[in-house]
Amino acid sequence: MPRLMTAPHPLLVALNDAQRAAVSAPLAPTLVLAGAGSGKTRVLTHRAAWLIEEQGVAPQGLLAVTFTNKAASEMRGRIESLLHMPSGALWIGTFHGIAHRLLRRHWRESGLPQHFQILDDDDQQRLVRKLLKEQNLDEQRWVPREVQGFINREKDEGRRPKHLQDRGDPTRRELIRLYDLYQRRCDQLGVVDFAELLLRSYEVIRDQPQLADFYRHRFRHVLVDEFQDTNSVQYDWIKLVCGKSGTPFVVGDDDQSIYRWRGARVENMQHFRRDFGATVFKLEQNYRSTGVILGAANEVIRRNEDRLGKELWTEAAGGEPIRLYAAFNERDEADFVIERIREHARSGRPLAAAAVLYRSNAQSRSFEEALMAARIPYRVYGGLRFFERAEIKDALAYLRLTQNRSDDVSFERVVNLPTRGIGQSTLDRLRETARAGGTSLWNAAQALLPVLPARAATALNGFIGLIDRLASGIGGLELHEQVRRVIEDSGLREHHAKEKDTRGEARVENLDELVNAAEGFTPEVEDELPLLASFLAHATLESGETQAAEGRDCVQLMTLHSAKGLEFPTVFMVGMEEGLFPSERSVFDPEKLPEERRLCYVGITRAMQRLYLSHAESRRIYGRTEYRAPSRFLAELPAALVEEVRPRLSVSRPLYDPSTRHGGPRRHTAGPEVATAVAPARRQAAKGEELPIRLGARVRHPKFGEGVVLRYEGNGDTQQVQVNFENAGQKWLMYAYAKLEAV
DNA sequence: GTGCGACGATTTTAG
DNA sequence: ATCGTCGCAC
Repeated sequence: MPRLMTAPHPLLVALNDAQRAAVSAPLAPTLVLAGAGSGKTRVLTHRAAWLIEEQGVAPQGLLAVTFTNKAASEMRGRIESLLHMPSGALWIGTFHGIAHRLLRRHWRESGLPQHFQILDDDDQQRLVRKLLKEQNLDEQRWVPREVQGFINREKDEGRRPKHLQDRGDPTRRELIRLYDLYQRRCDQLGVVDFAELLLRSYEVIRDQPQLADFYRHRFRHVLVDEFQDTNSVQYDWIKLVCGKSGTPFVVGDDDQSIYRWRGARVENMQHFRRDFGATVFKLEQNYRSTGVILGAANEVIRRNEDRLGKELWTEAAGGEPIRLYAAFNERDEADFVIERIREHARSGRPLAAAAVLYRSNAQSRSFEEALMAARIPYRVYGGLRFFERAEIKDALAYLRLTQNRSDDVSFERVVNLPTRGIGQSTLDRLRETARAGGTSLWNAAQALLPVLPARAATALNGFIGLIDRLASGIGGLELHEQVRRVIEDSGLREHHAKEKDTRGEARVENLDELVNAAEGFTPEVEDELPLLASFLAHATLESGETQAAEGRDCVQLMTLHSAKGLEFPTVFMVGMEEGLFPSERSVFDPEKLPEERRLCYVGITRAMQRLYLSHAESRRIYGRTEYRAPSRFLAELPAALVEEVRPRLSVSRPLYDPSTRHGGPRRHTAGPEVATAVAPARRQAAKGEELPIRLGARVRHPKFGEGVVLRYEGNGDTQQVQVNFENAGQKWLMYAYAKLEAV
């Protein structure tokens, strides 16, 4: 039925012009450049609903891809409430979840065993370690973590060992050999790591024309969230699934690309526009922050080059000034934050409306201590998540073995846990026998039983009997009963219960929680796996919350990275110092700086009403006291929007002057129209830790000439100073011997 | 197998 | 400072 021009479709009513244009864009490749807080998810979900309701697209013709499980379930919920119906037929999921689903369906074509297992990061590293040991490679020279990184990076770029050349580099040659060895081993074990899920599902569609046809026909409408975070394989995967006739609709923000180190290719946004001839829509109206906060964010991000270009604006002009605090040390910084949080709470706001954001996890400590002392409840994000905990993975390994005796990864994990007298030499013989016979450890164990020394044979037989008994004992039970029995009968629960320290108690609680998780588990619709198998895959693919959600209202502590996508009325960005933020490794690397700046932009745009920034003049790091200059990002804020908080007397000196830092001209010359936040005054360090010569001061050295003091490290006789000399470059000097003279 | 001291590293992290 | 790993003694 035709609609009147004046009566917009109900789905479009609550949208602004830009959002409406994007949602109702023609059925063609579309790129939505969505700024922070501009209603990105809204556009994505409304587009999905629009396609179904207005364009008559069948729900099963739609594929919506996200990066996190959280985003996927949020999207599902919102689409369902827009459509007023369950969205079971829609494929909504993470890249990995969808890749997993494809591989389960097409395991034959992918060359996988039907019951392939997924390796998480930790499993993968164990496997790499084992391989290195077998190859008699020194772990100092061949760091497992780095070998793992190499393998994953190549996979993220879609490269198999056969695509790689050593270019005459022996290290590289060895890495390629290890990658090849690793992959052969995975194939032999029937296991798939996270990167492999993506790469293999890409390859199977690419190499099987009938699959490519099928999915291209099925998924005409692919929606992608956080497009700036896609890696090469994910991008190729999208290209493949959409084909020439598909109409992908992707949403992203190049200014919030902060995962290059994880394989993300922000260039994919430009490539998408080019490869698909996509129409571009920009969402620039922000509904989250005050004008002041957006002004600061815009001004900071403006200094990055090669942006797609957009500028956030809001109808909510003005707002509280951004408060900047120069703390004496990290304790003073924490005290400052505590005081402001008290203020925040006194005005009746929930604690959860305040977040402390830092660059690295280690920085949480001083705030945790201060919050603890002040008896303010808090929650720290990050760290191990539920299904990643060792005791949970042990229990899952037992469960896996009951399903599949040939699961060598699980076998190795629990064969001697709790300890049952199966030692290194027995295991070595098992591995050797398995390798020689091209069979699993389980089969090797059976074969070796008669020839092993009596003690080892008894122990091993005990393990074999245990697994068999578990397997036959749990058949027919409900999932959570199966889990309970395995935890109980394997001896895991008792093992942790008799541990001395309190950590044992926590482990027992976690094991009990696993039973609860199993009880509450419902498999995905259209998931054809048996329930237990489905639960095991779920555990790896969706590793759960960091901690059981804290019921109490509490202050949020997290890294800037994990704050992406969130918003808080009050935000503290702490540790704004050169070497911390931007990080040590980015400070002098022009390649890495833009990403740090984007991270700063992400941080600023988390704040809705109030933003506090702080840095410390001295800070204990790795047991040493360090003096670092205020972050360059502070100097990039418009002075008019910043108010310096100065609780005590101060001594005048410029906050930060980039022109003196690198000895060269500033890359971004601040024109007269751009005011820069130069603090009018600053405190000197207090007695006892007085700095010999101020940071940023000019000094002369008898040999190196003139330069600028960058920072100090240590105290007393061993105090060192880093100086950027005009002619000699940067040097670390022992202050006591350096004969520096203030100019 | 467990406990202890030495040693080394220490950005960010979803699935 | 602190945490995890490793080798060695019991």
